[in-house]
Amino acid sequence: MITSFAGESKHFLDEKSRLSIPAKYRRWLTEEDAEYTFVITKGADPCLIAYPAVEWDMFAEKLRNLSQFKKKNRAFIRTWSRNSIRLKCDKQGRILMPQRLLDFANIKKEVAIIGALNYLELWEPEMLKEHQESQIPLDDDYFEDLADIF
Amino acid sequence: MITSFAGESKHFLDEKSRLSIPAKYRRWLTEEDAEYTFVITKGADPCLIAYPAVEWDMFAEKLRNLSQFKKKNRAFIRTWSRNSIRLKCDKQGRILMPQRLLDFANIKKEVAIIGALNYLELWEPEMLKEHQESQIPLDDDYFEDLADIF
DNA sequence: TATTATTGTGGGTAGATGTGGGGAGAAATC
DNA sequence: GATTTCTCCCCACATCTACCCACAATAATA
Repeated sequence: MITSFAGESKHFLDEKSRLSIPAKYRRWLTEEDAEYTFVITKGADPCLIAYPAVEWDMFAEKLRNLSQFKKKNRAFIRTWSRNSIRLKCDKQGRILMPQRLLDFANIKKEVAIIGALNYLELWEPEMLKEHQESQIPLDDDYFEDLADIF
Repeated sequence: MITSFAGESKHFLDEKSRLSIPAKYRRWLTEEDAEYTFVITKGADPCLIAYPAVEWDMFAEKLRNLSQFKKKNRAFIRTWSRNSIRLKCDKQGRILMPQRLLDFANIKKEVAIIGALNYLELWEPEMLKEHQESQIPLDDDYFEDLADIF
């Protein structure tokens, strides 16, 4: 049973590009994920996504069954996988962030960590603000559709 | 349990055409694949594919079931086999790349290594870029089909 | 408020990793 | 058999990673 991530907090990269993962999020990994491991990937929005490795592995396991004889499958796996990196927290609960990913999300020093159910979002605070402002507001139609599910 | 390959990193062939396989990928072989052995083959896309020897053997096992009486099967098996080479990493974790394969993927010096679940893709970076750009984007239909699986 | 425990931050350093190149022995060629 | 080419071991060394310890900041407890 995975407890859902929730909340938002602000953190800073140190001189060595290490990001400290809040203890409350780390704690949720211990049971299933022996080694405090996340898989970090580029988000569909201009942010980074951190999945508990277990979550990511479950999805990867399914993708593995896609036939490699289909071009589209290969393309999808390639795109999805090349942006994902498996990263382990050090003994102090920090993750060494690759520059390539930081650049994608435009993260310099400040990072907003958002718990979003079964993954974490990592935002450069200014980007997050802009993104939220430029967002088309959720309209009634959206919630009508939601109502079909709930 | 095989951990999935993921991520992308840039490497260079040295003067002796040796390619250093990132330690994180090598490590995933140790358990099952005693000797850091990969089978490298020409990809369906213009890149090289490196399978852990174990994975390749499993695939070969499936091919064995194809009927020899069909001309196309024989052709396929022949092509597949002759393009595959079993290669072991040296003590420093490098693989000596045959020129024939390098030429196929147009690799000169720079190599992008992409972890794609149960195999590695080796790309000449410029080829990769072109290939990704010329790719027909994955459309809604594709994801509709995927949704049937997941 | 004082005390203790937990968490976050900084930085030194040993060991792991990546890269280059010499050279012994194997394999191929003459 | 002699010569050349190739393969792969070894060593060297620069760089990177992740450990460790120290201590500040915060939260939890008495």
